[in-house]
Amino acid sequence: MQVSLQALKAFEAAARRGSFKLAAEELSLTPTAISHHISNLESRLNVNLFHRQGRRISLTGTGVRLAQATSDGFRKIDNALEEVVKAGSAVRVTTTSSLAALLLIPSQDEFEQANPKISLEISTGESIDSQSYIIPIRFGDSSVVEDSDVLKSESFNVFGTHGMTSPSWSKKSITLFTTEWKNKSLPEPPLAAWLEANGLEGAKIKLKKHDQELFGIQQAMAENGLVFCSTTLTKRLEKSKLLQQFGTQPVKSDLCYYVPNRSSFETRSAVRFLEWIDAILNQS
Amino acid sequence: MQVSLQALKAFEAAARRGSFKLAAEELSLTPTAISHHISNLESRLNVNLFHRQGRRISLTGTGVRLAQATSDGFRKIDNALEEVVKAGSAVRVTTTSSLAALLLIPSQDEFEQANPKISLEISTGESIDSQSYIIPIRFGDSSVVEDSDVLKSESFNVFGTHGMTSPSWSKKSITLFTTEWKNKSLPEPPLAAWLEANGLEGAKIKLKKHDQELFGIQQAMAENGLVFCSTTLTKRLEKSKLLQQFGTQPVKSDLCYYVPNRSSFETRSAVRFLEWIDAILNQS
DNA sequence: ACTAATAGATGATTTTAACTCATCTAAAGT
DNA sequence: ACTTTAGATGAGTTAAAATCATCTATTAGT
Repeated sequence: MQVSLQALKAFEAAARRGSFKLAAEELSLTPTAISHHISNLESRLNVNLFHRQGRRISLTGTGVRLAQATSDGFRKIDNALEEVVKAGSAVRVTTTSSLAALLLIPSQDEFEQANPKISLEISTGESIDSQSYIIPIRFGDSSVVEDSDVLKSESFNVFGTHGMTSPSWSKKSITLFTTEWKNKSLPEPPLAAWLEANGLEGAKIKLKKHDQELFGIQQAMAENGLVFCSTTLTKRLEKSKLLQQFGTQPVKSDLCYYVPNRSSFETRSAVRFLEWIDAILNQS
Repeated sequence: MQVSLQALKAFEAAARRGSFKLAAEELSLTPTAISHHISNLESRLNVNLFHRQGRRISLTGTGVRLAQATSDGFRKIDNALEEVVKAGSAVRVTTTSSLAALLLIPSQDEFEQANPKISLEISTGESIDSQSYIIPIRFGDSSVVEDSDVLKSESFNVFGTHGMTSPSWSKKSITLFTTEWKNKSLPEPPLAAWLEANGLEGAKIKLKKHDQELFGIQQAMAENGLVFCSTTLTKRLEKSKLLQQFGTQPVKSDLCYYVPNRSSFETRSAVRFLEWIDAILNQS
């Protein structure tokens, strides 16, 4: 190689800052190092890059041209590096409010403890800019999702606050929170199938619907009520004895959590995260 | 600094060539060095840049993005460097046919001997592309040229081939080659002043005009004739005993050789060349 | 005008990072 | 199965890069 890249980097900084001293500070070096680099560069290229007016320096015409190109070139490289560093040091996940609030956010700290080099960023709602390195965990119809993309197929059951007495389905009318998706193309929660599986076809049930499972779960907890929802969302709340179920059979649904194009997320941190969330969702 | 530029350079080559071995050849390194660089890069950035399929490698998504940016960035820098190297290793000069043929080209070898790192390129006529690093040596009117740009003010005299007998101005009609510039805005050769200075106002002279001094000089040499021309162009020919003058007084003209914007040519090689040509033109 | 302070240049020395060598592994061709 | 090839790994070597000490020229302050 003709000239060293570090010398060019030193030159670029000195040209941009107009001073060896400032360049040295920027690069965490001594001014001497900058001086050596630049005189080395000048003698190798056989051109003067700076005019020396005693303790003041200014770029020569050639220096200006070279500075222009090196600045552009290094900037391009630095920007790309920054992106890569981001991709390597953080996982960005976007998902439904329900999964975020009830599972992802409560587990966030645990993930970061286990993976100190990776920071986990969770967002919900419309992802601002669908950058390639944001992992979307979507909630959708199993039948239209690639098998390999599925994280967890959803089962549904009825839950109530911990410690409440088992509901008497046959005696009186019971209020049950459930969900009606805003997106009508999604399969509905399998309430009919659940009633059948638990021999409760005749129960008097008053349904109260929200458009997100999270709201039903929260309201059930607030009002000591009952909620028909996915077992994934309640797992943590059950464990921490905030919710319980009453010996009823869960039923499978056609709904699932999935990551579109899962295999395209191949950074180390993304792979670690996907393995981790997979384990969390599918632990017994 | 987060990552080393040499590692990035190694990565860029490996990504572009698709092989550590080929990258190593390109950079005159061993494949081991490339391997070290890339694994260093990967662990610093905490991402995988290549998929390893045994002895075959292929870029990851992140690798592709980084390779794109580093390639662009380094290419930009390399191109600029190449320009600078050119500017440092060669001087390009463009000038009149006469000065080129009678002085510059004959002295070219001498310059390159004295400055082994610099190659001298001489061209005449319309410069193809007026790139900033081509030095034009122009022939023009002293009165409209910046003093600091002037290389040599021209004096004129009459010359003939070496060994010919001194012309007898008074006795018979004498043929004299002289020049009529194509560019009418240039001052004419100071023939009248010369005749007066040498007390030859009455001489019978038949003028033959060319539009370049070179042609008159060459024809005078070919035909054992006389030429009225600038002393700069004949200096070499006098020295090598091809031309001589006959004790007449040279006269100053308003013509000069000059380099427009002389101080803007500041590369070492340009400065060396200008010092050298200045010395040649103004040596006693 | 005369210090004092500042920016950079220069040369010798030290430190660090880059490179190679020797060895090993896995895949692909024969 | 054997050979060849590409790359990985770890230890050792080398060369480049950084620093330190010293020096010079310029600018700022009194």
